[in-house]
Amino acid sequence: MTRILVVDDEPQILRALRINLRARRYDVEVAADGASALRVAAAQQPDLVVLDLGLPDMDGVDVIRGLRGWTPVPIIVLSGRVGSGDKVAALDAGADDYVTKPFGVDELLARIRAVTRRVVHSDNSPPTVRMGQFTVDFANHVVEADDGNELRLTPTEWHLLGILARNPGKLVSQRQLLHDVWGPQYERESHYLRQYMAQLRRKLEADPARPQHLLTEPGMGYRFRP
Amino acid sequence: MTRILVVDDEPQILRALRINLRARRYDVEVAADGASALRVAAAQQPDLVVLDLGLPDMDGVDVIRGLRGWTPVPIIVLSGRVGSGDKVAALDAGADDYVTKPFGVDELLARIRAVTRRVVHSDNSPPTVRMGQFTVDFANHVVEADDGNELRLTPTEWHLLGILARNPGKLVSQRQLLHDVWGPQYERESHYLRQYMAQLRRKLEADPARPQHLLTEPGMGYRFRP
DNA sequence: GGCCCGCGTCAGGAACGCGTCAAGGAACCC
DNA sequence: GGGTTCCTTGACGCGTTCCTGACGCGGGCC
Repeated sequence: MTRILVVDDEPQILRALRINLRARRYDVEVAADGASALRVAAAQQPDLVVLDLGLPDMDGVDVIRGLRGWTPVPIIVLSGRVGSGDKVAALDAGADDYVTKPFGVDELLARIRAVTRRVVHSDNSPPTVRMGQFTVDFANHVVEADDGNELRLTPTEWHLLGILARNPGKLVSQRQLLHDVWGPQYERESHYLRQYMAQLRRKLEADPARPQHLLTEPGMGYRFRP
Repeated sequence: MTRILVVDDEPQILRALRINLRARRYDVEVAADGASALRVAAAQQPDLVVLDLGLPDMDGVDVIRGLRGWTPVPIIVLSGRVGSGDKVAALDAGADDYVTKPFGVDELLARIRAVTRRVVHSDNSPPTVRMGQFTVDFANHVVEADDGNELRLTPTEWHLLGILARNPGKLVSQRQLLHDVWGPQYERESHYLRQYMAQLRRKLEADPARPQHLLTEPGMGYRFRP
């Protein structure tokens, strides 16, 4: 199902779009200001963003730039401003389309179809996981920071992180981790786990001493929280 | 250079667009009716079509369908009709954007940039790949430097580079490379890989010791970065 | 309060993988 | 048959990764 993030500070527009989009079988997330738009986009990984330029806290163009810093997600801009300068600025910042208010819902839906049609055909969505400022792509074995830098993991680190990430939110026992990564005869070498979990935290956690994603369950195992 | 086909039956609009687009370093082809538009598109293979819906010989939506029958080329529609039904029909027929007359040239140029930007990003597996100062053409098995000189690759080098280039950005395991190039019984002869990757880097990388495109992932495999 | 266990951290040495140079041998062209 | 190109194979230095041991800390238990 296509997930759409709608960003608008006017409750009635938000409500109208949500109802209309849900009726068309879209999965709808909403945000009422720029900061939460960026936060929800990072957490929910929408397939499309419908963005009102007139937000209370940020300039809409800055929201576009904030998104474009790390994601190619299609962006359709809604705006009451009809000036050509606004359109050019938004489109050149990375927006895919620009619709001026008042707009017809039919037209917006058609533009949503036009944009998603092109992206779906071209983009093969890899199974990717967000961890703080990092995007971990297990299919391509790439860890990319939001600033564009790449982070390198060793084969053992990939193996360990992969098992945890494939069980998001679930507790994975030490025995199972040791068995899967090192082999059956290493099931009591919990030292290995401590060693490599520390390495992963150093590389991926903002504060390795207070991990937000790679959690320890004392006496039991480890847990990955997305 | 980006080639744009402009389709319009009004000579002054055609003229204005041609001048403006040429000034922006676009390669411009023109057509004054639907039939010639389809003919020129087939002959010239434009990277973008700007299409006026009000043509003398055909309905504009049929021109869109005629193009979409065989090419995914981006289409930006110009139209004097502001009705929502026309927009929806054109977009659902396969148009990427819809601009109502009168329009600002700046806005149209920004929309052209927005559409071409996305298509270039999404272009999948071209038969030719850029690597530093070289252009690698896999269809014809030719490597040409920017200064016009040609570079020769051996069959094994073509085979190896081809597999990597068909998976841009993706990590390809040593096993898979060895299996595909040398055969199943060579999956552990990683020495071959080191040997041939070094040869490819000597030929294609500006600084073979610091490769920019043919990257090693220690313990895992190799990766081609365009 | 003292003890023990589990966890996190640091530091060293061993082992492995990678890049490079070099040379022998096979296939092909003239 | 001579020469060239290409593939295969060997040996070596170096950096990284992995393994291993030691230590400090905190919580639970007696």
